[in-house]
Amino acid sequence: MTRRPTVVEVAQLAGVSIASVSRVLSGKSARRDTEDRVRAAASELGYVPDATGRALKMGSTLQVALAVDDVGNPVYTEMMQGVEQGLGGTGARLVVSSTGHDLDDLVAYVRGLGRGHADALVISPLQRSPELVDALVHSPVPVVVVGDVGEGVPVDTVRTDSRAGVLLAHRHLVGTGRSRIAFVNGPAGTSPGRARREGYLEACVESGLAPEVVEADAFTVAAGEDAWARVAALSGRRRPDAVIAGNDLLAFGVMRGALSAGRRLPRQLAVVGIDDTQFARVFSPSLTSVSLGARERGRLAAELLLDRLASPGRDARTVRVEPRLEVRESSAPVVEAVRTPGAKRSS
Amino acid sequence: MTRRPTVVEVAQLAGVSIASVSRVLSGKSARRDTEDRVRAAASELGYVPDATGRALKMGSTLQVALAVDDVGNPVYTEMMQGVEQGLGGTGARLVVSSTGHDLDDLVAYVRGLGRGHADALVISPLQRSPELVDALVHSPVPVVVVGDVGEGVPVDTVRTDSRAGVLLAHRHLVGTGRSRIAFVNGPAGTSPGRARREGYLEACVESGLAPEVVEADAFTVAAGEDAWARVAALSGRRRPDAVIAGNDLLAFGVMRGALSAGRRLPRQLAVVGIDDTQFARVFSPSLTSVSLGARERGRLAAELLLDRLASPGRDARTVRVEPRLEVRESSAPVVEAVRTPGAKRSS
DNA sequence: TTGTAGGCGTTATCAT
DNA sequence: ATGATAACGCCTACAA
Repeated sequence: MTRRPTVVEVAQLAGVSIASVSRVLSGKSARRDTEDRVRAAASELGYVPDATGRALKMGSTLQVALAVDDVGNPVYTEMMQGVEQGLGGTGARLVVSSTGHDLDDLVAYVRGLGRGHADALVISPLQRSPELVDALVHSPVPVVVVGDVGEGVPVDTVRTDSRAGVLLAHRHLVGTGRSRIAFVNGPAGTSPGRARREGYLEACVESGLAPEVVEADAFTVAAGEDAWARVAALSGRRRPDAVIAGNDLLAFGVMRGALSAGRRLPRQLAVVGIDDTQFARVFSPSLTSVSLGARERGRLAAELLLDRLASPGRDARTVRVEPRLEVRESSAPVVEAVRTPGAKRSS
Repeated sequence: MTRRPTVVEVAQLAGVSIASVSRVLSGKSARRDTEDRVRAAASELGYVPDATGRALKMGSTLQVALAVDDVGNPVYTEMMQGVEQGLGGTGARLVVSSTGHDLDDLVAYVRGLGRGHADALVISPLQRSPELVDALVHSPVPVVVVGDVGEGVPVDTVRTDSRAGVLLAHRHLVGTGRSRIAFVNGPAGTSPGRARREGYLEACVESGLAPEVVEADAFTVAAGEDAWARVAALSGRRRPDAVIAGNDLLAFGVMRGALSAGRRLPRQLAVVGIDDTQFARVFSPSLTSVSLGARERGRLAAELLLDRLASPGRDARTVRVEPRLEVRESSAPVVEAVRTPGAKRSS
């Protein structure tokens, strides 16, 4: 809680001008003698250049803003770690906003970014509106969108294909003997919600299975648990023997609900999540999940950003991360029970 | 990516002086006419005051730095949410640093905070050194420590009593019939590691049970899984029938390891975690855990901070959050199966 | 090599 | 009520 010294005081103590102080401290050449005295004075006073003054002069804050929907979702902390990693040694600080679900707030946030507290923005919006897209395109600072901002919008983007991700999951389940595969989607009003729904419906057509979609009202564990109740209530002769969930949190909720209801996992019910968050492998049974490379997308976003800052004029670019299915215990193949000799038996 | 307008341009367009612009926009009284023209000009140009310019003038950045060990640990994202909540409507932004384990880096970070990119610092260090304490005490900005910074150090602090937390856990396990309770601690070189170890040893004295400590080399799931192997290798006639873990991540690792090894949870092994992170209730079996009120501690830290900013001169203050045991499935009581009337048998 | 001086965008003081 | 101007702390032409 001590007041901080400025260049002026360092200069006085060293007996030189403030220009010399600044020069020495930013590594420009100076006479040996001056350099020594400046360094001595600076370290005696504990001088550290003020970030604000420098930012004002240089027009850059050394800060990157990161806006995600919900920091409580591990997929976003993983993305955040990716961004940090991608920013690497640039010394940039990360200003994190958990923007929540309100689209207007998000737009206001992006506009307010004009306030210049960050040199750039990495944003991963769950929803988009024309206003948001407009705000992103006209942002005063470079923007990288992780997610879906629409085709042809001139903004750097890191995309993945969660539609294809759901296809992977569905094929895997069909291939391992599941025949009634329900889909617990997140809110259909979100971009991932729409894309994943599409993938599911496409997979149903491909496989000839009847689509059964339950829509959760958020991408959370609680919403997943709630959705499970509706899956369990689906009518029909046979119960659903598999669930694809819109993300890992929903999948955890479904598993929790199913286990509480006495279902055997994975024997009676297979579950597949999306995002492959760090807890997927830890859960019991461990959760088969479609990795969308959150950490890698974060890293790529940071790289795109650094590249953009280096060449502001270049055209917008889109990089893609392919979904990858991580098979674990929660989707173990159906084993056929033996009745007659020659067949296999379930344990 | 458009350049941002400044007060000067707004003033020109409105036909007034920059002083009037600033006045109107900060809500001071002005002639109706001037006010209208300024507002019109500002909104036409899409003017938003520059955060850096304002920060330089006002000497405050409207930013709060948050330094935690590992954002990948849900306990810290919960703390972060608490800080956000406690900051409430102040409009302060959160600059997050995942400082990692290196103590020197942490000290450098606190010193570097002198660079003035934040008005205050909330820090939750895993370890402390004299250098760190010194840096915190002499920090140029107000500091709130969430955790243990030592007695009598003049820094605002939010504490909890994880020693007592472990006692709660141990008594609970003893009370529900467990008789060989091992402790999987995090690194003993950390403050929580030391405090929790102490609590465990104290509980062993209290209960008369022999202490058995396995030290994991980090507070992570992987380290917990690894530690499980060492618990399983403990010699003795009976196996350990309970494990207290240094935090939830370690507990998850232990559960994972134990389940993979074929142990029945909670029948053959009870597990209790610490932190009560959001996934504790989701895991299967759900994890009994000692809540240390991470979110509340974050909120309290923010409040302490706001209070300190309001009255910089006041004495350092310490607020406490009491640990609370959340009993769940992973520590279900030992059930005694009946063989012969009156006799007991463990199942 | 060094010092002087101007300006980044803002707010606030002090005249008017 | 309003306008001119100084100042916040820094960097960097430009001049010496």
